[in-house]
Amino acid sequence: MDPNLIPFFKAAVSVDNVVFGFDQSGLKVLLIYRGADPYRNCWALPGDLISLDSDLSSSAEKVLQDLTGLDKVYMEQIHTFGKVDRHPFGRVFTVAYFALIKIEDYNIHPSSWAEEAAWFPISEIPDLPFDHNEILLFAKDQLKTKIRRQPIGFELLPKYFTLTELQKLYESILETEFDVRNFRKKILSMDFITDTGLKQSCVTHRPAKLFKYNAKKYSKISSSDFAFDL
Amino acid sequence: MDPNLIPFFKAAVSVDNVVFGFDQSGLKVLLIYRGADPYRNCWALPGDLISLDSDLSSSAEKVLQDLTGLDKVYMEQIHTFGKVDRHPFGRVFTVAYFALIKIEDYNIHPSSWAEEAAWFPISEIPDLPFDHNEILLFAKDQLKTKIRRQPIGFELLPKYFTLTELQKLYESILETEFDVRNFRKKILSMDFITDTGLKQSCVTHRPAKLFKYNAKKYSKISSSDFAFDL
DNA sequence: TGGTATTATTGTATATTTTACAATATATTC
DNA sequence: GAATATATTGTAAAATATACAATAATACCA
Repeated sequence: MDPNLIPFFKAAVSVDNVVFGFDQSGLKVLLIYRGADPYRNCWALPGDLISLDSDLSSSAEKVLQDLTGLDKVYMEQIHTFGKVDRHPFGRVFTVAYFALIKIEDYNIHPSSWAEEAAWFPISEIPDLPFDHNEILLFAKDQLKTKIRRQPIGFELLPKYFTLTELQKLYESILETEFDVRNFRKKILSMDFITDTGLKQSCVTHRPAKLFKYNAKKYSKISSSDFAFDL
Repeated sequence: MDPNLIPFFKAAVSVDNVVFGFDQSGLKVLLIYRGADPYRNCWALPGDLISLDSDLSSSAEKVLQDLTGLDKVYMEQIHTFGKVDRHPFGRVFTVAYFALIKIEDYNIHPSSWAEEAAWFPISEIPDLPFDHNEILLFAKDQLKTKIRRQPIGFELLPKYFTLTELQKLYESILETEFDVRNFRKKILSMDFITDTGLKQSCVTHRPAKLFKYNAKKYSKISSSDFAFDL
């Protein structure tokens, strides 16, 4: 393949990941402390330039893999950002992805381009370099839209979870509150979680039942039939 | 701005537009007959390589403007495609957009890269070069999702339209059929079309009332409140 | 062991929305 | 004015969403 067959202007292309996690304190985003110019020593979205021989989606997966050690993570492309001056060093298009990870599985593996990585509550994101704040907005919005239509919330929860945790998750993402009874009726009627028969332990109050996500049941349902309007 | 500040691999970036139109025979897509290699003399999506000084969205708009002469068209980014071998001449990322145009406004302006352009019914799209068939699938899917949540269908209709035309539009895009009475109740209850008091003329049967889209009313409603589930 | 603190769990009545279904109205043409 | 063609409209039943608070299960402590 002769790259010169395309005699036009070329640009660098990068991927940037918005990595969401969730714990009892709410929805969080994983940011890295940049160890390279530009914007060295700033908190930013984890991302990297794409190399010649990587597909787009593989590149996004690799960034996440390098950073978290996690594989087979739920990822989805959000949007591509291509303003002329979005990068101070030249023309760089960036393709943004969001990823949902189980925060308990995450182990810090700062990468070549990251000195450090940390979770930031979604409501306390600092000013980010490039157009990363805009990217984050897109990601939040897309997550909101998506979770109302598809059962992707489980990607953020441990294998076993309580209905209260699930409700808090939906409430954090959708930035609203639900009636406990109505939430449970709705989510149970959708028939993609199963009572494991297990219960919480080591809690100082009535232990909650533990549920698990039932992917098989869902896979029979067309995506347009699922909605979370409460 | 010194392009050499980014010493990494660079690639060409293009935009490809999926241009939708609608008339009484249904939903259509505008394809061009390629006048340049590769795939010269094939029907394909209209697109072009991005130049140094154009923002991403401006590039997509320019492709459409060159091709149709139309300005201020509803466009939305769909997805970016970046498989290593998607272009035979080298690494080319393409950012796909869809556009909704009023087919009656369209005038043929074949471009430097197009010898000819023509509307193809959505059900009769030929084999397309590159990954253009895949792009088209994404576009159809996104249009389907979008029209259920936002009143964008009007972008495909003339200023004045009948409820029957509107119903046919929704049916074409969603690939389903609605009950006449229920469709009308639903769409009228959403309160973004207005009866103009005018009627169809030159028809050989009872003339239908003409409606128009009422953008102002809609603009007060948050996008998540609108849904077209019938 | 019984009381307290804490969170989990559950049901029902009402309002709203969706669905299913067919007769009548208005124009043109002959 | 009869025939043809499409436009327009209502109602009852079913399903879904909403509003709302009392009881249950555990740990802890006195």
